[in-house]
Amino acid sequence: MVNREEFNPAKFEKKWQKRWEEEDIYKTPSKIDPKEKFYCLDMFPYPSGAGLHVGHVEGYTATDIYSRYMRMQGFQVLHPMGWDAFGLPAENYAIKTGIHPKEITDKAIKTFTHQIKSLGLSYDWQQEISTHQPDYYRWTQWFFLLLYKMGLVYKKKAPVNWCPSCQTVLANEQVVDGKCERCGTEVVQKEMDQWFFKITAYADELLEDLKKIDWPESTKEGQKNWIGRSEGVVIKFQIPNSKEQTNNKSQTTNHKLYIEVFTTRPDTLFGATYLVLAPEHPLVNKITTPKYQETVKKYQEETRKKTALQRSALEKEKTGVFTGAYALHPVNGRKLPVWIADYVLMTYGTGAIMAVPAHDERDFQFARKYGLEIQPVIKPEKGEWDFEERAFTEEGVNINSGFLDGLKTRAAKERIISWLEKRGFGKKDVRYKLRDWLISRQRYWGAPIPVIYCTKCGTKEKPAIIPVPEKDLPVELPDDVDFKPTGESPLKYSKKFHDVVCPVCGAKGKGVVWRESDTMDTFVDSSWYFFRFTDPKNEKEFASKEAIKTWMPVDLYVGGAEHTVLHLLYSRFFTKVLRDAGYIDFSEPFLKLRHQGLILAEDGRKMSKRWGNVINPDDEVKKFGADTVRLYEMFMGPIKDAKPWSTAGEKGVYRFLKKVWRLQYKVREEKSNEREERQINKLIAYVGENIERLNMNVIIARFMEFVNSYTPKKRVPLEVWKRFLLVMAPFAPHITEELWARIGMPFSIHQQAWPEYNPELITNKKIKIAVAFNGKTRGTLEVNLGLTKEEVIDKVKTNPKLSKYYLENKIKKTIFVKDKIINFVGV
RNA sequence: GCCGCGGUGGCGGAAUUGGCAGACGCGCAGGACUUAAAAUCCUGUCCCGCUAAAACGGGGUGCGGGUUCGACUCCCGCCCGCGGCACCA
Repeated sequence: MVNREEFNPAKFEKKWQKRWEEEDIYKTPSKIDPKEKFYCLDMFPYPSGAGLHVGHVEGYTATDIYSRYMRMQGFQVLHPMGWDAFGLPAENYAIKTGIHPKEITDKAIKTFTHQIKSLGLSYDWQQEISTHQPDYYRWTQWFFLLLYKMGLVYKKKAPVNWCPSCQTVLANEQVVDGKCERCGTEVVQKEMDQWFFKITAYADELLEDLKKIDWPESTKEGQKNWIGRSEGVVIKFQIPNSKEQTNNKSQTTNHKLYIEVFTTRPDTLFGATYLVLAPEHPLVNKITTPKYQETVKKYQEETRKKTALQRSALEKEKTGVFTGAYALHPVNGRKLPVWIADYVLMTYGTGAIMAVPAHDERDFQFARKYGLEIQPVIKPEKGEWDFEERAFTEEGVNINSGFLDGLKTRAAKERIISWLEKRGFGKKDVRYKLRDWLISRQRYWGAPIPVIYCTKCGTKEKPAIIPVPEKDLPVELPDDVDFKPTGESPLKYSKKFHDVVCPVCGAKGKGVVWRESDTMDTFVDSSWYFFRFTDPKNEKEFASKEAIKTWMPVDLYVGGAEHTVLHLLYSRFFTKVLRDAGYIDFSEPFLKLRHQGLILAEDGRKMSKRWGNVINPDDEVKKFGADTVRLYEMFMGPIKDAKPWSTAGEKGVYRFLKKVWRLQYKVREEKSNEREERQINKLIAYVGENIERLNMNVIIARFMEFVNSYTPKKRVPLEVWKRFLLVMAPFAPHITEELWARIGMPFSIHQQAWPEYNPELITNKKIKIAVAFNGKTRGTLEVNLGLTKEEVIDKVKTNPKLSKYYLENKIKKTIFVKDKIINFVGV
């Protein structure tokens, strides 16, 4: 052979990337049959200043391989990329440096784009979107208006999570361990006027539909827990001799006052020895007796001051005070003392509980501390229980429970529920942990909430809330702002921004008409972006009905597991809203979801600037080329697992590509023999099957075996070589394109059909079957496929190695699994 | 505490879902080429015993039991690691 070249990816990777772009070979097909479509989506990244990291590369490579494979299979593929561009980091950086967030973000996007292109990923850049562009966020604002129209938006004064450092409120989902997800500052509770999306209206469906989708179990579980559905009963406890003071002082009504509690264990009702209200509960002030006014007030004060963290379970001691009031047990009429305690949360259930210290650990602790009665009413079905020691929280059999005595938990529940319902003391109910989604943020770098306040349409004290008319969208972010956080949105001080006319009455002027200055949580932006990708340039709609019908839902969605509850839940919510609004006729956006695991540093720790152990994909591409980086990240292990980087392992993959490169010089135009045909046919079948399962690591192992089988001396038949290049093309697009061109095949390998395989050729003609005696494998036999038991026994008898184990008269039983194993069982 | 996932050589990981455990890669050891190194190639590499080397025998998938002709795989009870939720009544 003449002029053997060394493998040097730098020599051809850029060249092909350029050609692919010029010839636009990954262009999204426009007119297609929805049955043959495939929408393959990555979670679009936040374009951070740090640039792309190896974790991104892992997910993107996997979807790239999948997309390329589906294209070769004849599917019409949508595989887009875009930017989740709004968010705090850019704004925080702006505060520090004075550089406008837009400038920072656009620069980061440029870097990301360049990096992604250098990896040879097959995105169609015509479909690119970015959430910070007015032509994107006008539709984010449109969604706000849509939800508003549907009655799914409201504004309310509410205790919110406030981050003193970021100077903004946070969604519950953004509070981690009582701290701000972003900066780690302890979050405090604050009463503020805020905007909410009514996601709780969909709680049941969000839970129910999890059954329909192919998602990792852990992620579904995460959503289930977050939604936190529990079935129980609301029970009324009457406050005797209570008189409710109404606002109207002259009138004193004398109707009965009740405390409503929610419980999932109504069967323990006879064990309720006291009631507890959340300190913020509206009834507290009404029922507290004069004698206890002061201590109750003081306790309420203290609670208000506590941070979320202090109030959480991490706080060891339970605290509370007595209100002086009593409530009547609905069945036996006993007077139960009513306490307040901050272990009861206003935000769950009814904000009040019946305490059953014998059967609830929290109540038990509290009762112990304050000397309240502990009355066991359930005993275990088997064995004893020391009720002095701790609460018995499992199901069992009722005792000390009047007409429930002797009943098992489930029966007791039914019995007491019908008893209570009949008498109007109780009602079955379902409660959720899920709360409405707080979407307003007092920050600049987000989509402005499209609302105008008008004092003429309303009053000075209560200005009317007027949604911005659709035709006036987008409400653009003004530039005349100061980024310093003040606790209010920087937009508040923009003159340009508030220069607005009331769309209803035409009034204007400072203090008369002004815009809402809060922006939306960036999770709003990302809750619908996958719709926009189907029709990114549409100026009339967020996406046309046809485009959505063509591409949605997403067939494969890949991204990090950290979005288990936030982004994934919100996106599902938006999809259901769109369905109810009549825009779409499906209710789940992502049919199949897979997560990529964390890529750890070489030292097994998380990659971090702090440790100086960060692997930058750019450097790796420079050293080894894009194909090596792609292939190595796929070879490391299962996509979903966390796994450490290994530069040595990466070199191994590079070595493999070198071998592939050298193999070109062994290619001959000769006919392949049967063995070679079987090998390549098997490979084709194996690769396709495992791409679909995202088992990229084992595929690469097979590629290696294939190459090794040819390396020392053997020549490669041209027809085998072609098919090998084709099946490897999705994994290593550059080298395969180069080698494809070198055998004179037309551009581009990535526009070829996936090679077919002959099902008859994907098994070996000869097969090894294991021969075992008493379950112990003693050897193998190479036999033709499909041999019968008798034939195999004959072979064993005559086999020099195996015959010595075969003592005919001792064999009791012979187990034979065709083409797999034969097992002789003796004494 | 609850829920989910996992535990296989020195390391990353394979095992057609109950049928030869350790594919492939890394690392390591020995050898070839070289003045030398790098690169490349070849051979070996789960542990123990017997071996000059094999052949051969025994053990082995976190631990202890069980089901089965046969268990990394299924069942029961533990231990450990990772992730999520966490006073949610």
